[in-house]
Amino acid sequence: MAGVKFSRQRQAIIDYLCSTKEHPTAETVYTNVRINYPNVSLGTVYRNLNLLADEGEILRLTCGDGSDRFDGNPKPHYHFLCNNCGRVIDLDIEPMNHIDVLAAAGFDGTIEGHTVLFNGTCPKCKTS
Amino acid sequence: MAGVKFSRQRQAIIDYLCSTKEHPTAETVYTNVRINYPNVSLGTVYRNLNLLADEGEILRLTCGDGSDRFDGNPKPHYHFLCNNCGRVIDLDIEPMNHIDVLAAAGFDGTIEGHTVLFNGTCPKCKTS
DNA sequence: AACAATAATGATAATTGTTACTATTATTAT
DNA sequence: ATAATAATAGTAACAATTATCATTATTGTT
Repeated sequence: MAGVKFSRQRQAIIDYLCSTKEHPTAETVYTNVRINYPNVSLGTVYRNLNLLADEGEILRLTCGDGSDRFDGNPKPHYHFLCNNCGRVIDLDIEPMNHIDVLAAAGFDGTIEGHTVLFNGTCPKCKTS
Repeated sequence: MAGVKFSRQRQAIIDYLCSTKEHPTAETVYTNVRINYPNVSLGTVYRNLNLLADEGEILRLTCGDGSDRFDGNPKPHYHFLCNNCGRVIDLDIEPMNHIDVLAAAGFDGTIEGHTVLFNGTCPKCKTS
């Protein structure tokens, strides 16, 4: 990583993101990093989340519910958004490369990839 | 539509959305409606876009590129976002209902639907 | 270990996209 | 025409995010 120096704050952000499956927003990352670094700034959180997402170390999820969410697992995978509680959950399914082929049919551009967001009712909301 | 009255401004917004394939942002809708209604307000545009999207008369697209976009065609269909120019293009492919079945495997919640956004290089950016 | 180069920070201001408020105007049913 | 009420324009407020900048931390070099 040319021109990038280590920082305790960035490491704390990575550590927190890797410790949770909750797909937190920048605000939630901030709240949690502040437990160990009480005077970290929200700007630092945003700056590092952007840096890490640009580097491909984390994933940014735009679910259309106000703020972006982040995922410490950078490997492409699929997500589910609960229509009821807004929770975002990882889905354990294989990459659906074949849909890129479907999309490419009759399209003059080049398909490089896709993002999919499934929605419905999550397990917790189903049983309560 | 209970409790909803006609308005020239709302009709102009619908007319503009149905006249374009460009998936405009609220700001772009505003700019274009102002050609015929020079003192329409941006708040009116937002209010009506939200109303129409809630009623299912138009589609709201959240592509993660700053502002939401809108589509005068409310029938569910798929979109492509150009990594280079940011243009959003309709894809003419069939609904991929089968991916909901894939997603449901091993998931304890209920899958009700999905949104997919393909990305890559659009035809115009490819040839220039 | 001190030093120099420069990346990162905290604090805060600024920006952007969007929503809320309110007095006035437009639509619609009677 | 009238009355009821939805919609408007204009503006203020808001939330999420980015920019600015003086200070601090990291890192490679002597």
